[in-house]
Formats: sequence, structure tokens, C-alpha cells
Amino acid sequence: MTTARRDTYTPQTLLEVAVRVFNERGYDGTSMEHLSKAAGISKSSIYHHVAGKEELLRRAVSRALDGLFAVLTEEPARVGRAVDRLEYVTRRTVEVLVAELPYVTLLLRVRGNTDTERWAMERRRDFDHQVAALFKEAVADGDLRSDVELRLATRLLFGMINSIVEWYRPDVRGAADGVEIADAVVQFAFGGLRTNG
Amino acid sequence: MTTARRDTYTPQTLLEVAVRVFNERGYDGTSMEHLSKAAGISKSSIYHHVAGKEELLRRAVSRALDGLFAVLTEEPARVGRAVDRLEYVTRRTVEVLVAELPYVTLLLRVRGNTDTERWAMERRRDFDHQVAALFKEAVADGDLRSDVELRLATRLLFGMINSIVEWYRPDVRGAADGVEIADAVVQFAFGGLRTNG
DNA sequence: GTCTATACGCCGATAGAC
DNA sequence: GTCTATCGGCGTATAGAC
Repeated sequence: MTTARRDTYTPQTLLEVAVRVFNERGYDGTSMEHLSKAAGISKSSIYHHVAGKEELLRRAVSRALDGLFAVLTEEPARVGRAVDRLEYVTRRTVEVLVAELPYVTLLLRVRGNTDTERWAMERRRDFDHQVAALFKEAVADGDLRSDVELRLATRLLFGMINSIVEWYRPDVRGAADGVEIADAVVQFAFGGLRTNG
Repeated sequence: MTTARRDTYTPQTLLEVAVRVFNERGYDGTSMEHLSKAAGISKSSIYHHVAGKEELLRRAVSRALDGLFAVLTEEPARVGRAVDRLEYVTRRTVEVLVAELPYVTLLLRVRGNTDTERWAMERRRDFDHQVAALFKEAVADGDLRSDVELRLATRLLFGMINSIVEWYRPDVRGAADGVEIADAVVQFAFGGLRTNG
């Protein structure tokens, strides 16, 4: 758990340590003492950099949300056939998730016990709704099967994407990178598992 | 948060209350005081029924694990073509997840901070490995596409299934039941989202 | 920017009365 | 089977020296 400490910390470098511990132990399961040990400085020194534990959470989930929302503003997410835009957003969401793994992991695990957590959940729901709208358009275009109920399919797609944080570990030798994972997700989600379509 | 209290509690009826609160607040975010308020009895009365907070967790995740492992012993999970067995296990896993929703939800969220949590994670991994073996067989039979890497596809399938606990609420009017959700999962996973196979 | 020392409350758990 | 009262510890956070 203890880490070789740095000469000095900044809010950002401290955040990296904190997010790692939050993800290992859960936010509620992490005490300032845990963070102190992991950073190699005393509890009170942490308060020199941030106002408290909840500010670390807020900084972390903000970073995750900024990354996700940025995808929706990218050009291929805004123009073209809905099914293609959906496929693009699916792919890029996976890539952002992998690139910002610890931050997105934390975002996906907040339970709503504090104001910060409730705010994060609300922004996340907003993101989901925007992608769900895209999904609906693609079904209306006749490009996605309509025998699976719309909301259900949207949720299963997100469930598949979000579950990546539960097992993806970039440090494992030979691990796939974000683009490879994104390819697999798109093939699975849009093409299905079975051979011969 | 407070509930109309019962005349007397048993470990099982107390467990129902506790699991609900654990899922709302997270296990680490739930204090004995929270449980006491939710059950409508004092903290010390809880200790009359169970040894402590961790026993409640152990009882809950045990129930979830028993339900999941039972699927693997059912006849259609043991005989026949691997792809059909996999589809059956997929369907039944979803049904068990929905039938035992609060218990499975809790199981899927444990982080490994206590002995009980680590034990639960180990048994869950064992279940996953048994399904992964089935997946491998089906690919070897040529019934599942092999361009998506085996472990990756297994994880995405589980991710999709397990994500159901994040949104499924049986109390919502007109909500799908376990069989309908299972149908959708099987169609999505094996057939994909896109039209024309 | 970091430390030691400490405030003060909530934590899980227990004692013992009814 | 439930209660009130309480224990010892750990929680977040602060004061003030270096």
C-alpha cells in the first residue's frame, strides 16, 4: 500500500495516489490515514493540498466526466447516419474509459451518499441520455434491430462498456490497448457473438 | 430510510433490511446506526440476531453465490452442444440475478476489504471460470466467432449480464420480468444489435 | 510543505436492566 | 427480544511549530 513518496505533491499528483487507493478500497472504505500511508506524507499534509477527502473525489469524477462529454462534441459524433455516430461514440467511449481508467472507474462506482456523488451521478445520467437518443435515431432509421426493447438495449450496451473497468489492467504484459478493446466491443455489440451473423 | 418495524426479527428478515441499506449506501457506507434506523430497532438488538455487520454481508453474498452455482448443476447446463449450454447458462444467470437481485447486487460490489469479501470474490471468480470454459468449448466447436478474443468476449458477456443490477428495478410498473430480460440479453449477445445479422 | 499533537464525533460492539 | 448507557478506537479535520 505504501508508495515511495515524492519530493513535493501538487493537487494533481496527490490525486493520482488517492484515486488508486479509492479504487482499491472503495471511496467509503478509504480513510485519510490510508491516503497518508499511500502518499508517504502525514494526514495533515494532505489538507495543505486539498480541502478534504471529498474534494479529491470531486476532482477525480470531474476529470472522467469531462473526458466522456468531450466525445459527444467530436465531429463524427455529430454528423452522419445515426448508426455510424453511435458506433463512433461507442468506440470513443471505450477509448476514453481506457485512457482515463482510474477516474472513470471511480465515477462508475459512486453511490450517491454525498452531494459530490449525487452531482456526478446526475451528469453521468445526462451523458447516458444523449447516447440513448442516438440509439433511438438509429432504430428509427432501421439500422438497429427493433425486437430488443430500446431502453433495454441501450442499458446492456452501456453495461458492457462500463464493465471494462472491472477487469482491464493496462500494466499486464501483452494487454490489449484501448483501440483493440474498442474494436472488440463494437464487433460484439453490433455483430453479436454467433458465427454466420 | 426508516422502515415500519416488525414485531420480531429473525436473521433472515433482518437480512432483507440490511441488504437493502447496503445496496443503497454501499457496505462501507452503512453503519450499524443506519441499519438500526432502517430496521426500527436499536443497534444492540441487531447483535441479538447476528454476530455483527460482516455476518450480514456473509449471509447475503452466500445466498447470491448459491443461486448462481445452482445454475451450473442444472441438466441443460451439463449436456448438449457447448453453445447451447452457454446460451442456457447465460439465460438462467440473468434469471437468477433478477430473482435474487439485492443479494447478487451486493455480491458484485464487494471490494475485498475483509475476509468475507475476499472469499466471495474468490467463489465468484470460480463461477466465471466455469462459464469461460464453456465459452472456449463453443468457440472450438466453431459455433462462436473467433475474431473477438476469447477472454475478452467472456468478460464483455459477463459485464453485460452483471450490469443489470445497476438499473433493473422490479417495482417499476410495466417493468420486464427475468425471463424477458434474459431473452433480450441472449438476443443481444448472440445475435448482435445490427439488422440483417 | 511537512510535521506532531489533538479536538471531537461516529464507528462497531458489549454490559446489564427489563 | 429489546432497551439505554457506555467502551475503546478510528474517522475527518485543525492548530501551530519547524
